[in-house]
Amino acid sequence: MTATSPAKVSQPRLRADALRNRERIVAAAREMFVEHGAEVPLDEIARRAGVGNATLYRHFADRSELVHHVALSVMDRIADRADEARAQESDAFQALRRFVHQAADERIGALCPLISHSPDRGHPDLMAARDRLNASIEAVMSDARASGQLRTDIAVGDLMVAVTQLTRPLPGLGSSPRAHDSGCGSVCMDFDRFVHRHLQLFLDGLATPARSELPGTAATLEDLRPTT
Amino acid sequence: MTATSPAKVSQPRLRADALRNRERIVAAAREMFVEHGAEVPLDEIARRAGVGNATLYRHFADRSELVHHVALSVMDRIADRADEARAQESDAFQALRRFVHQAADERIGALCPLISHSPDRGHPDLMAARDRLNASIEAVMSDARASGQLRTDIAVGDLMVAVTQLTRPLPGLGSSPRAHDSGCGSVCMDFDRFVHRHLQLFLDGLATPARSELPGTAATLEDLRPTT
Amino acid sequence: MTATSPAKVSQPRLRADALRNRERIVAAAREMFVEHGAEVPLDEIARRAGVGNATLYRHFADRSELVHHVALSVMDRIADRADEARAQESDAFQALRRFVHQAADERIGALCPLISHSPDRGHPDLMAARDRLNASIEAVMSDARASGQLRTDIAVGDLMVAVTQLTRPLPGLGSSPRAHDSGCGSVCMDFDRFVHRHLQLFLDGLATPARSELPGTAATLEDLRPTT
Amino acid sequence: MTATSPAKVSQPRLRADALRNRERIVAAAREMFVEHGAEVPLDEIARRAGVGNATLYRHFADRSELVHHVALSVMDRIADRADEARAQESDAFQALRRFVHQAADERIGALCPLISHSPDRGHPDLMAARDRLNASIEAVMSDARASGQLRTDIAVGDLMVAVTQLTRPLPGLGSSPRAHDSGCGSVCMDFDRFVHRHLQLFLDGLATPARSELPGTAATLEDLRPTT
DNA sequence: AATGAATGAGGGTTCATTCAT
DNA sequence: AATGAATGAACCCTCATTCAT
Repeated sequence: MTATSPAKVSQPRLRADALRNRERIVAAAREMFVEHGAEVPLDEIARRAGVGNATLYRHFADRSELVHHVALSVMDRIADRADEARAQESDAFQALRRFVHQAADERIGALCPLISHSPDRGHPDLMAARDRLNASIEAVMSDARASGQLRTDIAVGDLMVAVTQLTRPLPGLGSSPRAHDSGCGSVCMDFDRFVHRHLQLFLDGLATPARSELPGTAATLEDLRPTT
Repeated sequence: MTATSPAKVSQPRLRADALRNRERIVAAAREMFVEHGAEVPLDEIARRAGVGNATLYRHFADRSELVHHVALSVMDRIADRADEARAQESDAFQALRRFVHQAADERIGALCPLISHSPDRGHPDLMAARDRLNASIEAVMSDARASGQLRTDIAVGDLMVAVTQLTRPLPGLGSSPRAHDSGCGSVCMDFDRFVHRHLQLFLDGLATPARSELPGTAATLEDLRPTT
Repeated sequence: MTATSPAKVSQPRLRADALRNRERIVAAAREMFVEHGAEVPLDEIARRAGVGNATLYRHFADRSELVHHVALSVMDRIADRADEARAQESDAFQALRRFVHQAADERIGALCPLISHSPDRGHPDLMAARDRLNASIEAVMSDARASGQLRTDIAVGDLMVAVTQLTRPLPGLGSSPRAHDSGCGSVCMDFDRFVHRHLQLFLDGLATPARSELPGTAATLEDLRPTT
Repeated sequence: MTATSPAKVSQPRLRADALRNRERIVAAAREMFVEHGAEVPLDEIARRAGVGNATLYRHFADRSELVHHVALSVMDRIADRADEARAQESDAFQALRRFVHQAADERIGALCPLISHSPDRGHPDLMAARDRLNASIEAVMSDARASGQLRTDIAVGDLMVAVTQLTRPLPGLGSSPRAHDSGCGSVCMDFDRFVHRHLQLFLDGLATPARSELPGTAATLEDLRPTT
């Protein structure tokens, strides 16, 4: 079900431990980006991954390359969720609902700064991942549209951007690097509950019959590139 | 209509030119925060305002104090929009729609990092501005609820957080932090049209009859403080 | 008894309030130098004097000029103490003891950084004040030497430098700028008592018969200029 | 004889070059503190040590940490001098004289601003170094007292503070903070000769029989802490 | 391959000094 | 004459990135 292998195939062989390091770095980076924002010092990421900082640089030449790979990883996992939802839910709109809430739990919101920051938009790997993601989500939406439950004036880009925005971490929440304490606990939890409320409301707005006319035009993920 | 005067009165007299500088700094900061995020170098803000960096520090002792005042300014302007919408629209839900779109145009999304970053939450000025904002929005929502067009399971906090998130600038759009050009050009426009689409969809989800049950509980602006 | 007038005569007439400001500034500066060291911000001195910062600059073109005048003031007061001690004590060595302890109470220790920092050593005013001070102290020492109680291998420069050093404020004591509180109280008191102990011991070392041979040669205040 | 090793052992292993850098930084800092006071720009210290500024910060997180280590180093060297003097001089008071003059040559005077500025007074390392220093000096003084040559109304604290004060560098001598030359040339030499004269006089005051009664009470090094 | 260490460029903030009212 | 305001240079410290072991 996971489609991570094709991308990796192009890499030169890695020693087993090197590969493990690489994955620990990406995982650590994803967590740090979600918890502390896209500006976390790379040294902190290396520390969290349990490797020296130079090891991080051996794998990823600079910050944007790391971001690039985290973005790949997140997109892949989200596409997986879309595929799962479509396979496992009988009701088409319910599959859409499930996917959206799960995408939030995959911290899709953290993707936003990643994608935006990346100078490599247009990189083949990213485009491939984006296309796979686009296809997986389009399938879910298509089913829902076909079942007559999803309004027809929106496209994948609309959904992804809105969901990404609604699930972005509020900066300053999450424990700040300096505050070793404390109490973000309940706030974060509350924030998550908040997020799912908002997603639910947004999903309600997607259902038929459409209750308003939308300005602008429906956008696919391709449209999200700068040059459009 | 604007309630800005009382706050200003309490300040010790400022010379005319100093006051003009102060306001130019706040205006420049709001623009820079919106375009480049809450991390923009203060020196850039000073340059944009046309003053030396130390002048900025004379007016605002540190970054958080500047953020604090920008937040006050934005909250006040948004409350003004709410009051206007309520006064000028005959249909209650239409007033809500108008307010939400205008809040987006006031760049309410830029508030998010500002509010979150501020170490002064709980500061009397901020609480006062928040309370005024809360009251103004609550009036709009209350009307809509009374007219039977707004679902009853959401509160001011739900609306504000969702709208804030949906209108947050995508980091890296607009000019990149390093590129001083600022010509965000067509992407921004596109992004703005995107935003209004999403707001429209979200508003559709707020209308009656409710199409789903919401997780969590309705939240007011007060609930958005850490200690709750 | 005070010999301050001659120096001031050369100044152009000052309005009464301007003169009062000038003196308040010098007094504030002396206190701040003693309490917080020679590096205190000039704005703080102006504040303590109850004037605007620019007023300070109208009177003293830059930091070193202020230091210059504080030094004059301190030297004058200390010379006054020497004259008094000589006039009022019958025993010559006792006059020396009295003078040394009173010089400490006049915060002669604060002079050290002042004199050293001043780029104007060699300025006529300073040389005049120094010469007067030298003469007043030499008179006290001369008496003590004549009475056979003071060893003959030391000169004014030895006494002044040693006393200055022994009474210098310990940096970091006194209330630090940030610590608005607090408890330097007893420490400072203790430090003062310390100082008088050390002065006493040093004075004991000055008495006849000499208990050791001194390295180097006796120095007058003139010898303390850089070029010697 | 030196007791520096135990402290070093507790550090995590350092690479040979890193250790060399660390020591060069401490040495450069000691020299700069002595010559230009405790306020010298850290960047200058780094330059003098021949390393980049960030290297200094890698080893010492901030100014006070550097000060802390310089203080440790100086205290240790001075304790060494005390031990040596006691071991090598047959006459007890002569050992005291020798120690005092050598402490001056170790620039003990530079310690004063260091110790005072340190926010870490009470830090275990500093207390340990202080205790060792205290014990070494007490041994010297004890011998002298036992031989009947040292007055009995003074303690270690008296000696250390007085000697520190008498040997403090005159700020502005040596090169001025701005002048990078450093050629303190003849003035310093003169100043050094001065210092040894004063120390000699002070030592004469310490000898028996006591020539005066001292105000205050004898103080140990422990008494020099703020809370006493 | 992996790592600790080194580095320079940049941002935040303070302060001596000058300017405009 | 007196003042509040403005300014730029300097300093402390951080962090992305490169180097040497």
